[in-house]
Amino acid sequence: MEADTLELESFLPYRLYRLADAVSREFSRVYKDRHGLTRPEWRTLAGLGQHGTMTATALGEQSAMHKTKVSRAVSRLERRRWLARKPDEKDRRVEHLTLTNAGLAAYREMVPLAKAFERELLSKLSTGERVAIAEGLAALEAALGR
Amino acid sequence: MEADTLELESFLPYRLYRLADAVSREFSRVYKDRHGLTRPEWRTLAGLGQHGTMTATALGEQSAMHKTKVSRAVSRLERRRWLARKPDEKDRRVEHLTLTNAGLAAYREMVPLAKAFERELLSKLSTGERVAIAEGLAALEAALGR
DNA sequence: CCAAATTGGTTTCGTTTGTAACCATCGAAA
DNA sequence: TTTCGATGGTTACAAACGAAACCAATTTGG
Repeated sequence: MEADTLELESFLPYRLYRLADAVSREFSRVYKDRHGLTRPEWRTLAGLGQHGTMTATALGEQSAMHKTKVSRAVSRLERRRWLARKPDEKDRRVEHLTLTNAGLAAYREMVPLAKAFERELLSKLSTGERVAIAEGLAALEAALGR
Repeated sequence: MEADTLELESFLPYRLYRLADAVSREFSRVYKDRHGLTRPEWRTLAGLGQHGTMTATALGEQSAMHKTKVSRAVSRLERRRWLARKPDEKDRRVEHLTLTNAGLAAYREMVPLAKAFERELLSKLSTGERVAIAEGLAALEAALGR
């Protein structure tokens, strides 16, 4: 533990990123291998599946995506006919996005897989460890939200 | 908490990624704003600063980077004269990488900033929360390592 | 020994990304 | 009203990325 050296393996930003990358990569099989979706597309699908109808801006806020990511994900899902846009009546800049039946079907198919993935990952932890990760993540999230 | 819906905000892969992204983005100021480094370049610097001399393969393993990322990061740091390559005597495929004085100077300048960043982030947590995140991350890392 | 498989590292190619500029629309203020 | 700043969303461009092909050197196994 020398003072002028940084131990990368225990450096929090690195550990977080590495972990997120590994988990995310593993989970991407669910949407990438099966349907050829990108992560932004999956998140868009997940946001709309969860909330029904959203604007692009709301999607970006909910799922922490840059507006260009949202824009591209939306147009690709639209081209695939998994979502449809409806112009807002009062404000013609805004579009309301909704999943089509096909999109909803895909979402419904993936939700159990996502839950199973999470469950299996957590099943490798003890109860105490599960509590720890939940508390730790929540604390970090709260710390960053300021 | 409906059965056929996934709550993205509490979905572990999403939370991890979002957190890692936010933290990493914030930390990138240290190497990006100051020196125009990319993350792979920073990690390469950090690996060599920590271990002295490494091969590209070892770098990739230590810092969880794809070999093409390592290759590109190394050549950019070399062009900047922050690191030098030395061919291996016995195996001519292998190159041993070391920081030059300039590279080492940059590393030494950034280490305290990195540590300060981490310290400040963790200072927003209670002692219990710090323990929790440490234990939780370690548990997840262990779970993935199998 | 020699062919085949493996390994260290680079390059090529198509895709994804972020930044910034952009277009259209809206709201507020003069 | 007209103007000006803010907002919703798209596009253009350059940089970064991953997969796969690649090259050269080395090891393995027959």
